Amino acid sequence: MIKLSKSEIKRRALVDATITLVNNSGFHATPISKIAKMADVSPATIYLYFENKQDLVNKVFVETKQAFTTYAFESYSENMSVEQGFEVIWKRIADFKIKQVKNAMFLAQCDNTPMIDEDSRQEGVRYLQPLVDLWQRGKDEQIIKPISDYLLYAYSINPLSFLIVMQEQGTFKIKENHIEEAYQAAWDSIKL
Amino acid sequence: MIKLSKSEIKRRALVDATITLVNNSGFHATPISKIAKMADVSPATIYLYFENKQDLVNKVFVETKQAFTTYAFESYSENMSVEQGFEVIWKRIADFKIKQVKNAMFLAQCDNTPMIDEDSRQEGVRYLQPLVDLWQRGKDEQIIKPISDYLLYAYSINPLSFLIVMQEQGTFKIKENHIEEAYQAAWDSIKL
Amino acid sequence: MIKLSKSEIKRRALVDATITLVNNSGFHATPISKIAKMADVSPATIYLYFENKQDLVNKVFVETKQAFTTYAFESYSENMSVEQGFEVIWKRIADFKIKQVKNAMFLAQCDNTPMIDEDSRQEGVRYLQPLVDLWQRGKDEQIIKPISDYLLYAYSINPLSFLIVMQEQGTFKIKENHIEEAYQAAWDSIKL
Amino acid sequence: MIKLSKSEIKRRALVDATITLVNNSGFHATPISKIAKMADVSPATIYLYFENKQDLVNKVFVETKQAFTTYAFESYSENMSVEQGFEVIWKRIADFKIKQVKNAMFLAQCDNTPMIDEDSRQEGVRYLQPLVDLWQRGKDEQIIKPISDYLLYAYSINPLSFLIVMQEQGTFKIKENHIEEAYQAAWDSIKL
DNA sequence: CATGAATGAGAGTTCATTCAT
DNA sequence: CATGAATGAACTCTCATTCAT
Repeated sequence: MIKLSKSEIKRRALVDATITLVNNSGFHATPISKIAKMADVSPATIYLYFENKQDLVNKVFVETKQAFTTYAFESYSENMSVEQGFEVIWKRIADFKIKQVKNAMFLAQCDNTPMIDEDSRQEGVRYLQPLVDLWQRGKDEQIIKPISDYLLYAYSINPLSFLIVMQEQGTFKIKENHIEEAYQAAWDSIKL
Repeated sequence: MIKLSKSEIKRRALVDATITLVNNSGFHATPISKIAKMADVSPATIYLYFENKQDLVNKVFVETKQAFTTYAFESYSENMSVEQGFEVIWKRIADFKIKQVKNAMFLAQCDNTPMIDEDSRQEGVRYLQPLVDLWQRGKDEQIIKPISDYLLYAYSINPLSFLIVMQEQGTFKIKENHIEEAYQAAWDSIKL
Repeated sequence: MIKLSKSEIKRRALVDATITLVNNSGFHATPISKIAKMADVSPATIYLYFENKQDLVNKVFVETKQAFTTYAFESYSENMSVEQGFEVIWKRIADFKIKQVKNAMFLAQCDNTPMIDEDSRQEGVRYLQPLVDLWQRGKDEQIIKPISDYLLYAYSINPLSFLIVMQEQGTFKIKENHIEEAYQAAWDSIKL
Repeated sequence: MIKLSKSEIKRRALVDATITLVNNSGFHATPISKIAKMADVSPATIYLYFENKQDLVNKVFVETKQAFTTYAFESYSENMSVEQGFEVIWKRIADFKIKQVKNAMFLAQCDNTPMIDEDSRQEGVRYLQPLVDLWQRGKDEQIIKPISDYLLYAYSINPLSFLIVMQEQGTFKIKENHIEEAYQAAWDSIKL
């Protein structure tokens, strides 16, 4: 167990509060004062850790995206077959979104609103490279449809975000069997 | 050609300005005063047409959603086969999203952020009933996978929103062939 | 008697409050909220009349400088002899500084601190042109020393500001005879 | 060469930083944190040397004023004739203002704004006593006009401050001949 | 002596909303 | 119906000062 410095504890509390509150109300409807209160620090303290509100949310986004992709690719190895590799990655992504709903919700909102700076968004995209590489291999081996990565992503990965958002809105409850069904739909949509 | 009353012209200008500005900056970063300026009325006038800012955006959402679904189901008839019906609806939806990007973007943002009241969101969902009915028929006829409508929507319809958002962010350009490829992916993901 | 619009009354109250408070505490030590309170308006109202705090003080400076120079040159005509012209202008300036102490103090502070934008400062300088022209005439006629206008100003005009500041600090009381003595000193310092 | 204690070095760095920064931006626009950074100490350290920000600037003023007057009267002796004595003092003052512009600018700003406490200001004035004594002698000997010391100061000494401020604002460049011309103007304005 | 971290108080500014006209 | 003018409340952010180390 790593011992966190006091500083690091405060920073994490801030990141956590930001995610929670932005999830509930959106970026612009979340005042710095609320974030401070939830993290149990003075508003002024936030400015010791981040340049300003925009910088705060940018950094929270990039760090969360990094944690997400690290998690996603952890069990994956380039030795795996395309199908096996895709399944391993997909299941880890699903796992992350179900177990770390808060983080997943936050990332979804970042992807769909103009609240993150272009630079940070770009950085977030780069972390997905291994998946893009796998797809290329799949196309070469004629296992995956020869279509744009954006289409592959839209159909095989992004739907998970939609399902999580639905679940958080309370209109849909994701159960065990849904995961398998979703995986099938995902794979069916992109396999040749 | 329907002649619009002066009142109706102003109201439409307000709705239009709201969509444009919320698309560009998000709901909370869009001041009433800007909406008023763009619609060429006084801020005070907005309160003659809408109760307050939240009411304005709720109404804009519901009306846009209604226009969207009306468009989506216009060429569809219940006589059609399941596959044909799905294709007709899907293509109209795609058509709407490409031709009325502004409206589509606005709906996407509403779906993915906490900016719309729950009641209005619910109302928006109801308009999709014909599609849900079609899917039920498809399941009965063992043409469509016997899985939750939310999964069917997540995989066959929602990806279009993602692609439009990507296009608006400037990271992806939707071309003619993408539509057909997207339709194939959509259908592959839900067909039995 | 000119009837002022409500708007103009408020604007003048703001200008007045600004001068009073900046005189007492300096620009940066004078919060917008205090200016608003003294002018009996909401802080937000200030932003209907001025772009921001800097714009407010710039405009107050330029307008006050303009009033000052208008007053200074009112009795002067280019027909006058150099000596007579200088005396007329000098006495009007002295008159302004004594009768409109508040405005004079404000101008003095603006001249000696970096609180006014360069552009506005430049504009203020331009209003003094008639005096500069008079000096040129005086140099041509060998009545006034052939030295830089800055020196002429420093010795014949600026000392008045110093005396006013001293008086306001309570260390010196300007009496009738001082004016005449000061005029003599001023004229002695620049006449050939 | 006097060896300065570590303490004294730090104190001087603080005084120096204060002068530089207040010159550039004014007292209230200069944060303690910036002064600390420029002096290469922690903000907290300032409070070991000075009671608070106001005390800091007061002390800097008094010490600078003292240094100024010490310099001014260094070559002067009471044996000198009035005219010679005045010239000696005047030239030293001019010398100080030109060679130690930073200090001179700081003193000028202190004289013209409400940033220094009344007590400290009074103390600053006292240091000028030798000049006042000289003038008294000059009046007795009927060499200098029998007018208030404030007038004498306003016309013979203060204009130098104005010229330095103009130079620092970049609108005027003081050259060698200007000094002699200025001295003439100064003497002409007060001599009988 | 010296400090980095922390903060309460208050700065300038914006904005949804109201109201006299 | 429509408005321009006005504002209270709330926003982001800064800063003089303190205090545990």
